[in-house]
Order: sequence, then C-alpha cells, then structure tokens
Amino acid sequence: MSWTEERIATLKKMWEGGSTASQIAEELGGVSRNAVIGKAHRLDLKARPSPVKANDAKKAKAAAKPAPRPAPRKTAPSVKPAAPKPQGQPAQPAAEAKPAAAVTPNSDGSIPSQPLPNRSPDLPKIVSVGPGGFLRQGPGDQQPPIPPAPPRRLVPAKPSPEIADKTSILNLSDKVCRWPMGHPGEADFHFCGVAVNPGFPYCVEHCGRAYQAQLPRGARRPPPPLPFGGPRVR
DNA sequence: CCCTGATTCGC
DNA sequence: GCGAATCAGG
Repeated sequence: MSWTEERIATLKKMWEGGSTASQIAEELGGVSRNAVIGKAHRLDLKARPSPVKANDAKKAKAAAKPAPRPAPRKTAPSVKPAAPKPQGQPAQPAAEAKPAAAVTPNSDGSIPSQPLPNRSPDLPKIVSVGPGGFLRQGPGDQQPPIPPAPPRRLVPAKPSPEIADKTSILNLSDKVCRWPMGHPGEADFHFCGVAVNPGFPYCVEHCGRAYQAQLPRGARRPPPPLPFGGPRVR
C-alpha cells in the first residue's frame, strides 16, 4: 500500500481527531499501526498524549537513570557501544514555563480581544471513520452546526425531501423490512420499509439476501453485496 | 498480559 | 520515505 493523497488525508483527519494509530491503521487497511505512527511523524503530525512521553515531571528519575540508548534493532545484535557519550543536552533549565495561552495585556493595559475560543480549546475531538469512509463526528466537533436562532416555538422537524417518503430509523417496526439502504450517515440513508416476511425482520426479497441456503461445495453462487458495503476487503 | 505513542534504522 | 522492531508508560 502506498500513501496516496486520500489515505494521507484520512490519516491526518483521524490523527488530529484523536483516533488511535491502531484505529487509523485498521480504517486505512493494508498498513500497520507502526506505519501509521511513522507516517504521522513524517508528516509532523505528532504531539499527542503519549503514554511514554507524557511524563516530564519525573525528570529526577529520568536524570538519575543513565538510560543509554540501547540501539534497538533486530539486525544489530552487535555489542552495544561501550562508552555511550552523554549526548543529552544539560537539561535546559532555561525552559521556563511559557506563558502559553495566557492572556497578556497590551502595553496600555487593556486586554487584547480574544478570538472566541473554538468552544472546547484542546479537548481531543472524537472522530471516527465509518465503514463507508464517512466521518462520524462527535458532539462539539464541526465548526458551526449551531442552530442560528432560538425558534419561538418548536415545530416537528420535517424530514428532508430526500427521505421524505422513505423509511427512516424512526419508522422501523416489526411490520416493515429493516434492511438498510445506503450508508449510515448519508443523507438518504433509510431502510427498505416494505412489509416483512412474517416472522423475519426483512421482506421476502431481503430475507433471500440475509438468509442464504447452504449449498453444496461447487454449487455456490457468488455472495450478493452486503449492506453497508460489507466488511472491508483487505 | 493488553493497550498506547515514540524512536531507531535497515531497507 | 517506509515501517518492523523495539522501548516504555498506562
């Protein structure tokens, strides 16, 4: 697998969205978790809570421990450097705490106008990518899904014309076929909705899709496409 | 053990 | 540039 534009875009989106490298790797397919991390770093995407690096306060412990880099490499079983030179810089004490995002008054003493914080400043966004490749976004994600103005009274939302006469998840019952049509998250995602094959959750047609008779070897027909595009082929 | 990200370094 | 191997913390 190569890192195409799209794959890189997905990687970025998910990485910045807070997905773990494993999740990203699984979503992309064909790559390992390591590959994802390696790529992310090459893209300068790093800086995410790392279990192994988060700690900085235990500097005393770290400093106390010589911890010479043992050059991990399978193809390098050679002897370790007998005299690891102190490659570490003398721990800059000058790294004083940055004022960081602290509000600094202007010279005239006024408070500089602060651009409205994008709601949760540094909270990790929850972003996952569904089977169809669409992005699931968590609450508080996305820029302005905010209702513009408070309506004076609440009116039952009309279904979008797209799915006006289609079976939404709200219309599901024991009586109608619950075979999904399209992909979840898409505007026109809906369910089959025709009368069920009695005793089954699907109509007769979709029962035929859902329940396949086990045929003798060699007599099997190629399986029909599964809902949601089926499991990913890797 | 499992998970995580970081890092190194042969390819 | 890529990613397996490895490290190290939770």
